[in-house]
Amino acid sequence: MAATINDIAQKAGVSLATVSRVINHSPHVSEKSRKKVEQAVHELNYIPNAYARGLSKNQSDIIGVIVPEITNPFFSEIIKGISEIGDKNNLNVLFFNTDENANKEERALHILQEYRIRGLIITPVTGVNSYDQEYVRRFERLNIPIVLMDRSIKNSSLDGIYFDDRTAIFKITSLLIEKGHRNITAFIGNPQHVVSKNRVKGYRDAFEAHSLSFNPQHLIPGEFSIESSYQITKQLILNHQLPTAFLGTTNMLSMGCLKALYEYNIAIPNEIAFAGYDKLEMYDVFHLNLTLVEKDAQEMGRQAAKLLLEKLSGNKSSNKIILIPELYIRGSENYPTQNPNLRNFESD
Amino acid sequence: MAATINDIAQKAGVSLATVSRVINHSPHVSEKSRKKVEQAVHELNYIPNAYARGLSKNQSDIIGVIVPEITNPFFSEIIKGISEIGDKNNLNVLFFNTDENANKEERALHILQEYRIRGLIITPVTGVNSYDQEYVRRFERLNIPIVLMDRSIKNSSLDGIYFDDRTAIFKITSLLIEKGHRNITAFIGNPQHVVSKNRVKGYRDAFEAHSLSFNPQHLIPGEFSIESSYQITKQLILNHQLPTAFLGTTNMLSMGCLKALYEYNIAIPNEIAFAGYDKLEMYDVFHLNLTLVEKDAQEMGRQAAKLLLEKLSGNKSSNKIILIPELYIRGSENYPTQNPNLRNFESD
DNA sequence: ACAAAAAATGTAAACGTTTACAAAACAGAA
DNA sequence: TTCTGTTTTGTAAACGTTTACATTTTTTGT
Repeated sequence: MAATINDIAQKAGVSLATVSRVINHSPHVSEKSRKKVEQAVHELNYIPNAYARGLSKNQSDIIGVIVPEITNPFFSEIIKGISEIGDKNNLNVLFFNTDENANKEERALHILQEYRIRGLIITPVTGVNSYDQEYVRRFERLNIPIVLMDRSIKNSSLDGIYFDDRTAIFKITSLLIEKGHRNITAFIGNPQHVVSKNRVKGYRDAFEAHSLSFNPQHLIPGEFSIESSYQITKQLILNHQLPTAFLGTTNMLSMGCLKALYEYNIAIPNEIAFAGYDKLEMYDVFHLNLTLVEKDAQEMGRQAAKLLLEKLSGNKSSNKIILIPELYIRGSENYPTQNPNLRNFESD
Repeated sequence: MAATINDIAQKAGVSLATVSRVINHSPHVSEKSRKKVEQAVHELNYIPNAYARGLSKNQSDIIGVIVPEITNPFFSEIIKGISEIGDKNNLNVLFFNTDENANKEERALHILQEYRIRGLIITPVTGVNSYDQEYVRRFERLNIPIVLMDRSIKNSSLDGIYFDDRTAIFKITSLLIEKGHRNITAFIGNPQHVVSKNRVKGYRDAFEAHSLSFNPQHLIPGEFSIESSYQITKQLILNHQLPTAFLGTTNMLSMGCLKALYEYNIAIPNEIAFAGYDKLEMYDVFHLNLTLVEKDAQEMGRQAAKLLLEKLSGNKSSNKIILIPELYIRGSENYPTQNPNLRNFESD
């Protein structure tokens, strides 16, 4: 159906090779031939076949992008950043959403290998037991560069780009401590999960740096979901066990906590302090003036793609880029003037 | 470098064809051969080459997905839905973000044609002048099904999936009218844009259905952005020209309006009524109890993918799926008890 | 044990490019 | 005109699969 290079050659009265040269902008082709070929290409609506080209050149122009949850704004921003740089460099994105499911991830990786991808950008489904991600070695053996995003993999010396989660949480916890808070209840999701580790470290380090002992009970485990931190916060409210400050270490965890606080009309910072890691558009819309450590996800995407490009152009050295999220102090960290624990909440 | 089907054949002591049969789960191959081949595949880490396969079968397993703005939650939800169905049906997603830029769209389409995609799911950059989208005919000629999402194209009989925007706005405008509102100021973005047309129609129809004349001045044009409706709302506040009800016809426009209202602490619905089209997670988090017509974007993605699958399996009839968004009445539509226009706002 | 039928296997061409190499055309110098 | 060097063009093999067809092997029935 679709026209091939042969049809063009025939129509233009030249050989296959000449057509190929014109298409690939080879300098060594006469003006006359070029014109004839371009004319034929136009008339027959010729568009080269990526499969034939890929096979012939033994090279793909696809990069794989795998994220756990595209509906999380953090990741959709990242995708946008990657997409932007990919576009500019003629690399196309084959996209997969894993839903935090290791099987889906494995399937995605398999497909990407079929496509002999140039490189991979991935936020792995690093679960609890960080089980041996053997695909890493598989790709290494095939000389396909991998750029890890936001989650590292156990004892791997892979290229990757991360936010300095420890420092982020250290900064914000320190601020809270300095503002007088001692019970800083932090939602940390699954403490065995890579996402959690550095954050917990930052929290502990902050207490240590201020010569304070820290109470492990103030680190609240749970799932990395709105629902999880929502329910926990709700329980704390109903049990009159509110701290002076809440700390949300991911945007999902922050949202759940805020949801409960708003449900019971507990004012920030009048009745309770709140600080969080990562920003959301909605904070701005509602003028919440939350004190946050903010990360620029789109920039992370761009830099991840650029790092991959560097690997593709031969840079062998292993790179880890650490982005430092910035602390924005907006007032929500102030010590509360009232104690909501004294209020009478209806139990459901 | 990577093992080929030849290597497997040699190692297993069978022919190419047999290896191919095993890989493709053809029934006509002996248990003995199957075992040998599987063993060899495993030992050599063989993974078939998608380019060779695609060329040989003259068929791709890629679908193109083009959206204007992935960071808009509406679209990231859609992508998730498409991805889910694609995964289940062994179709892979080559993804493009156009940034509402027609050139980027054109480039994306070209690349997708190179990949001889099975089908296309697209929310086109239908700009103001809805200039002739010739790629539609190009794809039709090539027999590649297109599924349009959320934005139709002028006089095309393409398959597509849409929300019934007219009915959505009709419903919600009617509700506001019935609640006593007469000045319902609606943000409509660019009135020349496809996105706007049906919404405006719904608004007018609602007034007409209630035998009321409608005031075109209450339809506020602007860009489809937070900033646009934010600035406009702010001006109305400062000029003491607030209506009794605001209507946000897209989530961006709603956010901008809400942002201004929150900035000046104008309470909903005590001081002003608000209703919107499309929901956001944040509304729930903050218990805004907004009266909304809600669309399920993820479902739209799933159905778009399913529609495409149907076309791929030969259904020739042209399908337009219209999803009816549901109205949720939560109180924000009530007639205000105070008039914020009487308050004294500081001018900036 | 043999023929016939069924099942398994193998051979080779095809898919649409790129590219190494060979050949031809052209230009300039003698 | 002829030679040389340069530029342009063409030929054919290669990339790794699938698949139609031919061939071989196995099974079944007598």
